[in-house]
Amino acid sequence: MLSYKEFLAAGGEAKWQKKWLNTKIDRADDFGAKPKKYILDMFPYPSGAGLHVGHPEGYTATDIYSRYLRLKGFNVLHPMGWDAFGLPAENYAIKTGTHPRLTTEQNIATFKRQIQSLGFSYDWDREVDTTDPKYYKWTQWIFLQLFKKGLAYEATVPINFCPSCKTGLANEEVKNGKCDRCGTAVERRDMRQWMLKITAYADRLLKGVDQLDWPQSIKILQKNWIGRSEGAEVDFKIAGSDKKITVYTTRPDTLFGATYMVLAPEHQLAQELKGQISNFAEVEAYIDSAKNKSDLERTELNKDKTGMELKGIKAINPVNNAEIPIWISDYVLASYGTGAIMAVPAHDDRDFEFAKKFDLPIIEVIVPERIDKRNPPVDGKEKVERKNVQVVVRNPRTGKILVLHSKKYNWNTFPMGGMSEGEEPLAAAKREVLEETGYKHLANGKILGGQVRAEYFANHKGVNRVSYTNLIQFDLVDEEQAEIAEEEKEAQNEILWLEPEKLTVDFMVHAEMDIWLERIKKGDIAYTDVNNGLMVNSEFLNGLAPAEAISKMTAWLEEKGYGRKAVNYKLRDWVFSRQRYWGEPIPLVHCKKCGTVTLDEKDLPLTLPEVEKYEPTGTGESPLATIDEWVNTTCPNCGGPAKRETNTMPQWAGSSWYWLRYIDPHNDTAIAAAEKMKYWLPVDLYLGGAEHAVLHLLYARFWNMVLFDIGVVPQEEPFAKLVNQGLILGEDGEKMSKSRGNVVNPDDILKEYGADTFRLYEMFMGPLEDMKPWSTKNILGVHRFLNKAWDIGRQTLSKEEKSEVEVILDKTVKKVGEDIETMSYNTAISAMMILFNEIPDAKAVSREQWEKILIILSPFAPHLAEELWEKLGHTDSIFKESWPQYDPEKIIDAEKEIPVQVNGKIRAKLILPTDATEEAVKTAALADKNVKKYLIGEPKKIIFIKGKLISIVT
RNA sequence: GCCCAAGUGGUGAAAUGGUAUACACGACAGACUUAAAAUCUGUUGGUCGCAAGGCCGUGAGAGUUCGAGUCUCUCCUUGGGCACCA
Repeated sequence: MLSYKEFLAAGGEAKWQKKWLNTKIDRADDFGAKPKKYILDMFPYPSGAGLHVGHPEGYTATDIYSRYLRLKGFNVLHPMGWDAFGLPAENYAIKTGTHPRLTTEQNIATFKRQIQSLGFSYDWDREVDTTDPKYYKWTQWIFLQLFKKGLAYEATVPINFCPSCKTGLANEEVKNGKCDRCGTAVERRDMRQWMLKITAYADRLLKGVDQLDWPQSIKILQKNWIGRSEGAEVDFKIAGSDKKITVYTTRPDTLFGATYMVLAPEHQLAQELKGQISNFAEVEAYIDSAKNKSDLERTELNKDKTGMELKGIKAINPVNNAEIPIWISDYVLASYGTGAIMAVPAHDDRDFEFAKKFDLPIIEVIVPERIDKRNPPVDGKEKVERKNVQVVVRNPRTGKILVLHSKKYNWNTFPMGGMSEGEEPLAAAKREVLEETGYKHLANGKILGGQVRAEYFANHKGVNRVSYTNLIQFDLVDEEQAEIAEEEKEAQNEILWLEPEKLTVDFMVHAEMDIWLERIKKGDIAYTDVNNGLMVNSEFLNGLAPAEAISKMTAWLEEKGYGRKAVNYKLRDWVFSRQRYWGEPIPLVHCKKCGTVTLDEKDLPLTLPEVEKYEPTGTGESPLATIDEWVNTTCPNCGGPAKRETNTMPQWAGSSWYWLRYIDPHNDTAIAAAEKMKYWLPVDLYLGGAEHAVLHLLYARFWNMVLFDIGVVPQEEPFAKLVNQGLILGEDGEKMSKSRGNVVNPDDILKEYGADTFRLYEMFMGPLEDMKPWSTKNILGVHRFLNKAWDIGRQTLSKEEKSEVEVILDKTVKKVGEDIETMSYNTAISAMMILFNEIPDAKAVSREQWEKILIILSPFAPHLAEELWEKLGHTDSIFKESWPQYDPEKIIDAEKEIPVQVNGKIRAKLILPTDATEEAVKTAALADKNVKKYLIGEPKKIIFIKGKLISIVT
């Protein structure tokens, strides 16, 4: 028999691949009697670069799982296909004039050859290709259903436009203000678009997430993207007008602190009231400049807020009838909520920044609250309120901060004291510093944030104090000190100058210290915490916690007719049209008489016409618009002249339902037969990269829900379980990229080591979900392992049962099976390596044992296992076998090494029977000479865990 | 700024609260060989010790526990996502 190297060189793997393909051994059996499993890979975009080492990582993982499930007696659907519409083929067409269909065909051929050379057990009879008219007929059909349900609509909206790809983009395709595909900064443009009303499904998409067996991080990503928030709408009247401004807020509790309004530049009120706005020319100029700003300028370069007051008009705060100014600013988004806000600078960071810049009033309506843990208030004692200041004195020359250490009370404080009636906080602070420290010259006085309420028991007075404290900051001008005031001497204060990092919550006695630390670090900031504090300056809300105030205020607004409960989502409707050639044509016509009319379903597919130039026009029209004979058609409704819709669908369309087509890929009367979908759905395992967390996975769920609603699919959620494979990095630990030159081509590895080694290596690298670097050196380890397996397989096996192998073999069968179920392939492989390390040669295993070994190895290294299986004289495939059983009794070792801990440290390891009793282990442990050495006196407590350890505490 | 995940030998990485570093790579030493490759055997966290054995050790610090890589809190670092969403 050949050596492993010779087997590989002779194309032994290809031989089996061909055989598996020809015998259709991996065919999924519709309505099969065995229990079904649907194991799905995210299908690839067949790029010109060919397969990347990242692709086979996921494919190998699902392949092992699928092969295992078949051995376990399941009827497995495991298909593969091509997500082949998309920009690269089209951009290549623009450059070279090659038809994208041609490029796509070639790329698919390459991908298919590469994927098949890895020995994956796909049912190739079910291959799909999104660019095949027989496939996109049904993509177009789904679009028509969306249109008929009112979920597809046309709108001229400001969208993200990529000037390089010359097409509009969905929000999901914009990353940091740049095009996700090409990295060009996107522009905002008003364009006629087809939109899909995914927002109508926001709540269901959100609620459905909880039921899914998906990675927690992906679920959170989807939830955040949908971004549901609860709050209230509030109507503000405009003084001297019948117009009003409706705002959305999540913080109706802070309504008494609303000191101005802000409208988005696109808000129509400015236009409606332009007659009353005295500075309208200026306002209009501001609106124009905001319109021309790209998203990048609006967000990333937002260091400074801009805005313009609408002079001559005022809004009326419904809670207190206060007249407040109305501003316009691009920090308010037209596309969220109502496009207008009430600004509460004391309790919102953005409003605070804006108010500081334009010198608008700030009213605090919530005071943070702290209870002194070291000195908590005592029940039944009198409560005495007082106003305090605490003072941070910084020495700007050393950066140090002044702290008083009281020898009498043994605590550290800032200079502090009560404010007298009518005294300003800054003046009080200066006075306290002088009295307590003698420092005379302070400068740059600043109040850091609002008051903080603290409760504590004042021991020396026998009362509960409730203090309202402001933190004041000063710079020390010079060291000149006056005599310390007589009444302060009693505390025996020592003046310390300390590094700021020394001042911690534990070091200082103040209950407010955590808040002070944040303010010292960040300066004057808004208090935005909704979970702590008491309402003040808010009439009927005073004394409530913010959460209570929210419901009370909302009820009040509803009662008075000034507002109502409201819910908002960050999710926007899906911009569904692209101004490109290589996509599904949208099956609609525009008729002067009938408006927008759908094509008849019998006229689908609407195929892509041939075109001379693939270049987008860049004017909001796709290249299809230039083909008159295609564009000009007749209306299916009235028969009169009509024009075809020239936008195409985004790449996400074809991938939003492809898993349904695998179920019945050649059906030309439905996307798939209903009974077949009922049999196969849902997808039991879906595996792919995390980069699709909010794009494909959200769109796919949306389409599936719509198809569910119209009775086409049997389940609301398509993918029961989702697993993300981690990225494979280059050998240098960086992302693989052509420009870095660290890309590994699977073909090279296959040529040198074979498919089984490649599969095994990728699974042995580490946990499937982790990001991990490629290391060509490490391939040798798994290759040696397979070599060893091969060598044993070449030799003559033992004629008799070998009991010493039996125990470890059964352990391995158990471990490998369990690890496959959790997709912990790295440890499954390691378990098999351990097994082989116990087998010096073929004489150590019987035929029966060797067959077991080959079967558990077969999902990982199918070619090698199949070849060695055949060598045993079998004429049928190893993959028709069953997963081996193991005897749970047998895998328990008779003896175990039991560690002995004395006071938590291991002092001895005893070899004892696994089922030794506590008494026996104790006796043995106490007799050990090293244990004796560390036993001082009688053991106080002994913890015994059978078969695990004994721990002695003295 | 907010949300999520992760920090363990020279490297990829193991470890239901119970013997930290399994398995593999690399390195070192040896066997086979004229030699090299391949293969096989042994050693391989740091440190002290002739040895028995001791001490230290899972990003840092605290806590819970007889016992913490694992649980809790604070912090640091890296990666990913979101980012004026009121």
